Amino acid sequence: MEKAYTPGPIEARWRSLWEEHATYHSEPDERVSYTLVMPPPNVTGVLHMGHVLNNTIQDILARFHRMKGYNVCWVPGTDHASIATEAKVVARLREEGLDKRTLGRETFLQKAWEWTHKHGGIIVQQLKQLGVSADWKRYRFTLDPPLYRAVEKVFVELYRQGLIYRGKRMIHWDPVALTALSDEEVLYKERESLLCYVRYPAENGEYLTIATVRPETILADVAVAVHPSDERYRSWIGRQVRVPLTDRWVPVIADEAVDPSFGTGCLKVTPAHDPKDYEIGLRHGLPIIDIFTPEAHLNENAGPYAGLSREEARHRILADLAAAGLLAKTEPYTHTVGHSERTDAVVEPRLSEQWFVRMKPLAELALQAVEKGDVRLVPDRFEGIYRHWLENVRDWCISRQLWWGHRIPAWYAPDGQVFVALTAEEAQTQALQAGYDPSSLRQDEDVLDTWFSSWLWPLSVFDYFEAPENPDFRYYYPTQVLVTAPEILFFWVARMIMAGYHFTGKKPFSVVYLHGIVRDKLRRKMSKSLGNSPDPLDLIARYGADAVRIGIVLSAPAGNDLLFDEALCEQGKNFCNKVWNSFRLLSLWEERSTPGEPDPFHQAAYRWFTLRLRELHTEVESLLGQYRFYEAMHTLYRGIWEDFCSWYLEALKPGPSQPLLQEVAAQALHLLQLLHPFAPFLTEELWHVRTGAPPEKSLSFTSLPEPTSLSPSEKTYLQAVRYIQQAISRIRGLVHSFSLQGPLRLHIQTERPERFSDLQGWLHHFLPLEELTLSEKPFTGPALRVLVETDMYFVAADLPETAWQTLREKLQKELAHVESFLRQLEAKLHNPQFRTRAAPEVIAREEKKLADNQARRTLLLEQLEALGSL
RNA sequence: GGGAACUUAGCUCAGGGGUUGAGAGCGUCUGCCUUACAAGCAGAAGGUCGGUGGUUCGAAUCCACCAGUUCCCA
Repeated sequence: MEKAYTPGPIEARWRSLWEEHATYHSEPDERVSYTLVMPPPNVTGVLHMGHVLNNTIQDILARFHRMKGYNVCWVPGTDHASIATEAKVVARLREEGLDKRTLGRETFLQKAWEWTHKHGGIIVQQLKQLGVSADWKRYRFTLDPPLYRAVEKVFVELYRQGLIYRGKRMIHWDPVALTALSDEEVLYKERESLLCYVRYPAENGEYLTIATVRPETILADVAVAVHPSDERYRSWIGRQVRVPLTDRWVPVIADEAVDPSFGTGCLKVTPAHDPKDYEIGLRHGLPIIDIFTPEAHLNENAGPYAGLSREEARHRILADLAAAGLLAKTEPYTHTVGHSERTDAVVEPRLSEQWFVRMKPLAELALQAVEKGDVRLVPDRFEGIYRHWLENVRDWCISRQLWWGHRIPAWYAPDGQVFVALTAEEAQTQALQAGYDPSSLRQDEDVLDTWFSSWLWPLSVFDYFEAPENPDFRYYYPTQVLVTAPEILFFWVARMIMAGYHFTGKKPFSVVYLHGIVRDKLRRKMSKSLGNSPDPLDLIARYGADAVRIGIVLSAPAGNDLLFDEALCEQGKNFCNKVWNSFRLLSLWEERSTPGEPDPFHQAAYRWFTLRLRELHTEVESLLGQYRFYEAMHTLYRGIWEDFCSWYLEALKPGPSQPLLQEVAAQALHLLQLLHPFAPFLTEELWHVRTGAPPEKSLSFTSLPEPTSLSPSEKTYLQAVRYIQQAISRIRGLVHSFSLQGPLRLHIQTERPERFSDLQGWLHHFLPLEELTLSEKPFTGPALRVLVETDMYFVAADLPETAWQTLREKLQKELAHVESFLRQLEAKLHNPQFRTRAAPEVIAREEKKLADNQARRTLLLEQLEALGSL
């Protein structure tokens, strides 16, 4: 074995072996299934730290459950990411001087597929670098024919059930991508803006002043509204005012929706460009004047301002208002403005004909699933957020004015009559029956929201819509755990739950584990523009995939956002090297060992580590069961580094030409199993090196038995060894700080000397002792001392007076601390209220503390007395 | 504007829903190339558990308010 662990070649070898043998492919069998569906990354995306976190967690679950005997199936895939991919392709074409519209749909889609084939699959290769044990034979893409058909079938079915409808509504419009967006695709950001107070003239030289942040929409005003109970404006209701910069006179109306405390209490009503105003317009039968083009430039309704952008128009109009004496004042104003999630353009509320999913009936199912506990959110604080969203859910706008995606299976007759069907032929038949000329039908040009395919993911990857009773679906569905980020709880998770219950009557998964967002160590979100996002492949190349996995897990305490620091990869790498070297040590021992009976102390150490290993195993399984990945990794880290390496392997030294304790090898393999979910490459390699198992037999499929919990006496024994180890550490500390020379004379003052018969070996092994005595009496003579629990360890020492003086002061301080603590305990125990009200076991514990500390005080006093005589 | 959290060592965080004397990793400092590992070994220092009140025999832990930070939704 190499002196240092070199992850590069070893990981490469296992990657190709796992691939070659399709190691992680699953087929239904008699075992219980454990299914995960991978949140599909964008097909043309590249791996970022969020993917690393997300997939590492899933891989830990997958590998752990394989060892627990489940038939684990982890389905990977990619998403066509309609708007994101189309935007990239459009930008790419623009560089070539080409325009989407002039190319036409067919050619554009051809270009988009070329792009997808060129860049698609990069992320899949990157995931393999990370060591994810997905079932690559089951890889799916959301535009694969079966998944495409699933989307069409679902659309038609929901339409027939009345859950999908077409309607003219106020939607969020992305003026860059030129498409409608769902509510969830809009991000609100704070912006510094101007609140403009504009005068609307009335007759007699009077005017109403209105505060607005969007003066450019004045041209689309059709009314001014005030609150019906607002005394200031009561007399205005029913009068007319002139829209500034125009000749239009509009009514002053009263509506409850007006907030009298905002601005002047008067609201300009612009039904075409504000959702609230649209509602007011409907209530009052107001006309609608749309002044924007799809690109959010002003159109012919804006008269002289036509052709200007929103921003240009705003400046011009403000200037013109000021010139006309109609601008009372402006003041700085901070408010939130909706931006497109994908293009970052400021979205424009727009009245438009779109397809919607009726959410209320579906939301009801999804709400119940979580309330009843059929689907559990981890951490559970997300349940409140989830409930709030579902209770206030609005209909889902699913049509997008894009070409890359699932084309809406709806056909229109020239008069606008719609026929929804799976195929053009079916639509034509329907049209014929309805008395239309079938040849006049035209298919809807739009595609569906990406999430309209994603919400079917746990169903469609198992071909549920192709064949609902197929064996894969029956075996693998429902899945167990969905691992994802809270930011897509509404986009995706809630909708998958809806789809699962609506179409199959069953939940799509039992647990949703929501992990945080990866930030840098300064708590900033990772982004390309900040340049603070490390390239995972670069990290893997420099530290190894296992180290990166350990690094990301170690930066992720449950639930919260995690601060990623590359130093953690370094820590992971060092840990891998430590493990590697511990196995290397075993090999060296085996080479040099001679046959025979192992040392009795080795036997004692073995008994100890057997218990410690059982305890460690129990802890790790319990933590994984609670989805506490950081704690599980951390526990293993310390268990392996400190207990296994620093205490156990050191206890078994010196190895050369001594009989070797054979059982240590089996214990080391047990540790490999526990570590395997976190560091698959390293552990796979070491497992095969030690066991000689053939390459196609992955450690992943070895059986990890149920850990057995420790009996009280076993726990006591572990604790006793911990005390001995603590004593050893502290004596080493004395040796270090007082520069003690040569072999030590150690005396232990204890009330239970018999307890040490099995433990003395530790002291002899780890300390250079020339003499060890045990007694209930203190050591007489100059000595340094260490107090552990209630045993005093004396280390004989010949030191200058200054050193003793330092020691006296330390002892005095400790004595003062013990005495103050004793006073607290005594006060508590003498308090009749405490004695009557506290639980008996609490009283007993406090009494034990009292006794322990009284003993400590005695020991300290004796020691001080001895020092005083020096 | 509505909602959810968070505040414990220099940094990142455990813990606790009433009772074990303040924990971990990293970082820092000290001494060591001890023949598995310097990607290492052995030690050490470091905190009135955000503030104020309340409930209680007892509060870092429960409650209220305050201050600060973050996130989600409109």
